[in-house]
Amino acid sequence: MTVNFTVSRHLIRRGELARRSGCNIETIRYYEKIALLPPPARNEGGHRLYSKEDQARLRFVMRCRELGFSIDELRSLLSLVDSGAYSCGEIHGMTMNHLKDIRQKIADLRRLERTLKTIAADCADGSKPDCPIIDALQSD
Amino acid sequence: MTVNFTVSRHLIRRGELARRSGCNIETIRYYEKIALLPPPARNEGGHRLYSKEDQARLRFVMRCRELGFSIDELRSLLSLVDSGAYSCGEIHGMTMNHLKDIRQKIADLRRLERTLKTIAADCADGSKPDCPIIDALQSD
DNA sequence: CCTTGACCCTGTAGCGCCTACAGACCTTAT
DNA sequence: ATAAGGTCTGTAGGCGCTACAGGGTCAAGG
Repeated sequence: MTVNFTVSRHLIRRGELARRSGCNIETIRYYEKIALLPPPARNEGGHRLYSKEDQARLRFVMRCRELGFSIDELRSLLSLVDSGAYSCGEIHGMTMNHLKDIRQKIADLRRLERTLKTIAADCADGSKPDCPIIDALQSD
Repeated sequence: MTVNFTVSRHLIRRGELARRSGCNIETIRYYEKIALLPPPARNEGGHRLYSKEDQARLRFVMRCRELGFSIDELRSLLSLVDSGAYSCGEIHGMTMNHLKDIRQKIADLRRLERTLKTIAADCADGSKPDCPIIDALQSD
């Protein structure tokens, strides 16, 4: 009786990983290429086999991306985690830094919102001869 | 006595346009290529010559980009303006649409901000054994 | 055993929105 | 006349993926 280790050790292939994670199948290969994911095991035929840890790693990567971390920020986070000797403070610092960026983006968008609202309001009241939006956009 | 029409009619070259507008010189050529800007006049030697209208057009394009309009949205705005027969209502509608997108983005970023704040707060109080950010990022 | 169909492999090209380069030509000042 | 700087063109690179093409592998059915 032979035992299928690939099954008994819960190794899955790329398509299955894509399905389970919701990550595009090509993106998984891309993340491996840019070294966000380690090269996984392979079977005899050269097919990638992903372990539970690989799956957790991909989840981590995807989560960080969803949270708006750039690839570079993510790389830093990962290198801290991979070093094993990360301190909670370092991680916290990076997170707070990222939070600062996000708050900046929110502030920028709100300024934008106000500007658009203002020029649109001019337009809506219909009192102007030419379209005030066009005029507003022409001036610097 | 000869009159230099290129000077008397205020035509400027690409470098000067870049300097005055703050737009990258290569970007100006790119905008022409994707037809956001019309092909400008040329002098004998083939150098581009930009008129006052060209300068206003670039200002319009840059302003829209700053305000977060996508190239496609901008193209629609421009085709309305170029048709000559744009109605203020159409422009207003597109602006309001864009405003909606921006508000959506703001909402998304705020959710993100809350999430990050929450997982960072766990970390800051130092009461946890492992880094809670890492843990939080691992779980889906 | 062989075939079929689904999966996976690799390399490469495309997207949007620029930005930067190389190698040639033009313009302007000295 | 020459040098320095601006401009011309086409093309390639960057990000973060995504999507092919042309092949090899795997699992199930006949």
